[in-house]
Amino acid sequence: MTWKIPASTIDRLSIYMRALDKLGLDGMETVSSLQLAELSGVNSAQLRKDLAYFGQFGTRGRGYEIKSLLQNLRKILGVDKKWKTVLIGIGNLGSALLAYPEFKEEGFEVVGAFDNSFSKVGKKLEGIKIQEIDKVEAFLKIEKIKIGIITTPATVAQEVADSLVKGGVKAILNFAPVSLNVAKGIKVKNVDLSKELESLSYFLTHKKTV
Amino acid sequence: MTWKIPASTIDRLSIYMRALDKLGLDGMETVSSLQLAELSGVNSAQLRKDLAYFGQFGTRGRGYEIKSLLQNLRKILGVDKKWKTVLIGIGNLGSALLAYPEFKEEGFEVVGAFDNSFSKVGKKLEGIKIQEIDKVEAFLKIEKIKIGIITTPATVAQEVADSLVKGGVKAILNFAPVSLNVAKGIKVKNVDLSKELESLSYFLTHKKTV
DNA sequence: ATATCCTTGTGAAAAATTTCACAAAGATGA
DNA sequence: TCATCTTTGTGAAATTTTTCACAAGGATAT
Repeated sequence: MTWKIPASTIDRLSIYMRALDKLGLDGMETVSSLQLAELSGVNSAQLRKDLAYFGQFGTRGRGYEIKSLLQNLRKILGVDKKWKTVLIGIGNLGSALLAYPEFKEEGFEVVGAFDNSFSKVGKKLEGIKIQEIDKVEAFLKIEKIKIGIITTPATVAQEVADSLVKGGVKAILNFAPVSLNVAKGIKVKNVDLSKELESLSYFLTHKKTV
Repeated sequence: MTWKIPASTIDRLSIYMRALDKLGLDGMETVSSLQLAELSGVNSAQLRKDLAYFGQFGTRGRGYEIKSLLQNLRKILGVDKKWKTVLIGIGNLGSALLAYPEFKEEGFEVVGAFDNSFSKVGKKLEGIKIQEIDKVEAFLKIEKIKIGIITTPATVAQEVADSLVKGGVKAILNFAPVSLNVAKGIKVKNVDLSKELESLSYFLTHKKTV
């Protein structure tokens, strides 16, 4: 279990969790790799291979026990514990993420909110007081926070990232449409909403009109 | 130019555009594949190969003319023209996307907003009146809209997707954490915000403590 | 002109990822 | 207990994607 695991595998583990959640709610107890793969939109061999990176979770002739596989996946992804996060940039998107229930459900809690606008600092949102951005570094150190979420304009995203890293953050979820430069050992995940629409636009533009 | 182009290439084209935008603002006129790749966080051979799928855009010994490469990329991605979209599910995230300036800047305009809550229907947001969800199909047909954005809870996302497809939508940006089932020829892009945090959690959990 | 320098565009090699296909493990029923 | 059926886990093959490495094109300076 010491070799390199593809990022795409990790991405798919989350997708399997969503499908398992649903199956659990439907009252099912076990599921085969074929069913689960179908629900997740992947090849069943791939599903089995993805799981095989981490151990053996199934029973031949029967499939996977849904509850236990879910627990295992949660543990693998590290979402069996709580993560405290901070959110920088309380615009429309930032405010929406503060209120995004799925984060809390998955164990991610935003405990600090920061913005550089006078009109916002001091106000409360979702029970969290918005603080000045130059307070973030100290806050991160005191709270020992490892995850930061950036929802600022692109122009300031790099300096915000620098502050987060100085404060001890090891992983950044970046919604600003820039690629951030960070020290080795810091993980950045970019979510570029326009990019997603652009790829749809590409698809629509180049699709042969059947 | 009729072979299959990797989805990852398309994704990177958007990233190159962001970098080129910035370089343009900085007043630069040309850029080498090495510089642009560095800014975009990719290998320069990969950048050249990505572009090579679509033609020859550079000048040997000099590099790429920024403005013209940008225009070319916009054309390739189909964002040289305007796209009308609808947005279904006007919760926190949906409202934020309605107000997301980058969409409009990139040529994507939300022209219809839909929700199934009595308290929201009829209200105006960002100059757009929120309509009942059962009006969406007719609206799509009249306006000839090809792109739909789903920001509903997961439980209703599939039936919303079905309505969109019935209304003639060919591409869906789905923020609900479910994998949607759609007819062949319809493109779905999933954005699962929790998934992104989960992959960061995985990274933090399995990183060897240096 | 000519020589030198820079940088693209691209075959070929390498690496990574996905899919195939089946032996092995266990379930189920007679 | 034995035969049959189901489904996992996994080597091997196939495919896809990335990276290397360099010939060729064009700029620039003398």
